Amino acid sequence: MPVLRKPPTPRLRVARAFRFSRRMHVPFDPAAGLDEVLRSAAVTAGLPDADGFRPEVRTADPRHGDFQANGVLGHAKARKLNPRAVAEQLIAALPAGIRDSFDVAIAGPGFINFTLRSSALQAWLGAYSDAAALRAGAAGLGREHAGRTWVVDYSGPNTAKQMHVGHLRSAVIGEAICRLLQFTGARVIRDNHLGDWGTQFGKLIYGYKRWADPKALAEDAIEELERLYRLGNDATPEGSPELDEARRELVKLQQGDPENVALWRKFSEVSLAAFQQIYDRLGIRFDHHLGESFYNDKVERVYRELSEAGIAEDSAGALVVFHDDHPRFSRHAERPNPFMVRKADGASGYASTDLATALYRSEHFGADGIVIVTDFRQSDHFEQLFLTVRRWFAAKGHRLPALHHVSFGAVTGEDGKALKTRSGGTIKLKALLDEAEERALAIVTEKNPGIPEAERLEIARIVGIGAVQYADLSQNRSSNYVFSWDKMLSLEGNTAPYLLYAVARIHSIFRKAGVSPGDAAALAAADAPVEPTEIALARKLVKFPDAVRQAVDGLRPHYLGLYLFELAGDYSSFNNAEKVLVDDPAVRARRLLLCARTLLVLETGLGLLGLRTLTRM
RNA sequence: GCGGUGGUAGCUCAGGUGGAUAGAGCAACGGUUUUCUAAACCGUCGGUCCCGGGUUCGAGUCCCGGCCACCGCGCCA
Repeated sequence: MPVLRKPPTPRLRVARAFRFSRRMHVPFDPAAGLDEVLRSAAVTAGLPDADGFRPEVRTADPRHGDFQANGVLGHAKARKLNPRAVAEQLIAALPAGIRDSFDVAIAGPGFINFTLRSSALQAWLGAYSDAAALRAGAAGLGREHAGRTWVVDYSGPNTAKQMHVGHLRSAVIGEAICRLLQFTGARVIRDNHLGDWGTQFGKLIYGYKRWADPKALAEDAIEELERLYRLGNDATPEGSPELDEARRELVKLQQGDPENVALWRKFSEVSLAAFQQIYDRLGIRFDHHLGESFYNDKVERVYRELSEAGIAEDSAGALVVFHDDHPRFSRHAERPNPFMVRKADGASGYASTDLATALYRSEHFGADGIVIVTDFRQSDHFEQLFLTVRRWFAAKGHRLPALHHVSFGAVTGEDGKALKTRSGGTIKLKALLDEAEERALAIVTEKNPGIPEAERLEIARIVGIGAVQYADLSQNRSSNYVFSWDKMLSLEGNTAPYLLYAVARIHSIFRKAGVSPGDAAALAAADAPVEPTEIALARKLVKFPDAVRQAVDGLRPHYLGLYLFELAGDYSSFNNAEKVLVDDPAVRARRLLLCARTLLVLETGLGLLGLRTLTRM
């Protein structure tokens, strides 16, 4: 950050800029009161069945206005009234104050359009002037998050293995969801549900005890553990005495044999250290790493309670749950697909630890909501899990949190098939992030060779990692996504570099002006937006709450990404059409204010998606 | 077989509880810089919203039937 020279500023003007916010509360979402106002107007106007009138206020296409009420059409048609006439009556009954904020018009067959007046835009810009104000405004946005506890379960790699490209989406989407929930006022607990227990440890211990190489372990522990697992796996074919030996190692581990437990602990520790290196690059820090092993001693209670409640039953020696009121999970289904709580050999599995995990999160964390971020192939499993949890918790009087499976599609190569290295191997996440930074560095160096190398490296880190994160977050998580270096690192289109570039350009203006973007005094002389691109930009800025609400309600970060892309586009148009640092102090302050708020919203929004931003690129 | 997800411009994708003339980006073509980062901006071209019915003032969106792709479906996680 360059040292900013602060010019002398006339103090008298400070109060003027915030005259709107001082006088009245400016709602964070400008549409907040419209629904209520329209429903009262329906009563005042004596509309037939006014109590049943639903205004259906929503964000409008900017060509029509900022918000529109669609409800008049349906209400009028159902009662054989003329929609336009009804709209006229409604508008006439609106309180006078509404026109201080909005221009109101009837359009088309009976839509009521509300367009924010320039003064109302200015009031919002005055009221939401820093990150704290945005955060305060956002608390309670969306449905029922404020003050509630949400456990978010994401990433969840298997220990003793490297993270690969398949682990990317859960980590990136999960972190964005955490930040969005927090921003809207929730208390978020980040829980990394590690795959740290299971039959693979028998084979790994078998391999470790025979072939472990201390030097390789010191250099790259995970790499070595993967090698030892492969050796162990190859040495223990089905039916061999070696496999029996590996199984004995597993039993010893499960029975608490000190040597094997110590080994297993070591595997977990080195794995976690390696994972954290990835998480650091992605800006992720978990509150807990409660993996499958943690629930080892908690599954007995699950068996007991489910059996007592008559929910689980014996089937071919296994303990299973059917949901007969559900066509697919009923015992009467053509191909019955029970939820396997305990296997016939008595071992616990995925289902039982997940059930124990749900109970722990409810009892220990007091979770009001649980979000589990895994790929779409596990949808059936989680549907069964949630069905089972609901019946179980109801029967036993456990407190039931809201349960969400946040699923996502596969990452594919440009050929539409699973992403692989050129030789057909799995792409390691570390290698992928390295390549992102290398590619970003090459681009920065080409575009801006004048920047010192240390700074170029930092820029490459932010742009490269951000590109990978944003490529994922900019798209609806439900669909598969095509991994393309060229697209994600392009400066054109809905990409991280495009957004980060807009941020960098705004910083550049403030550097040139010798003013800090947070310098309220410097922006005090600003009056309301005038030029078309100024107004368009301001109108987009006040839609930030709408974007956050959409993203958090749907647990779909791409709504926020899309908004930020459009905001950056409106900013670029403004930036291209109007010069900011003009001589006229009023115009200059007006445009600097727009720059400052665009910067604030872009930086806040990108931060919510888990991206870091920069001041120069 | 049952189920999930998807099918929207040449390509990659948005489209809220049904709402106005279905939108972006890329690609293609043309234009904009003595001016705060041209890594930008502006414009043009581009549509059987997979197909067929239905519901209604109004359907890309809801319902029914079908087609295609990927995926899941008892002891892996």
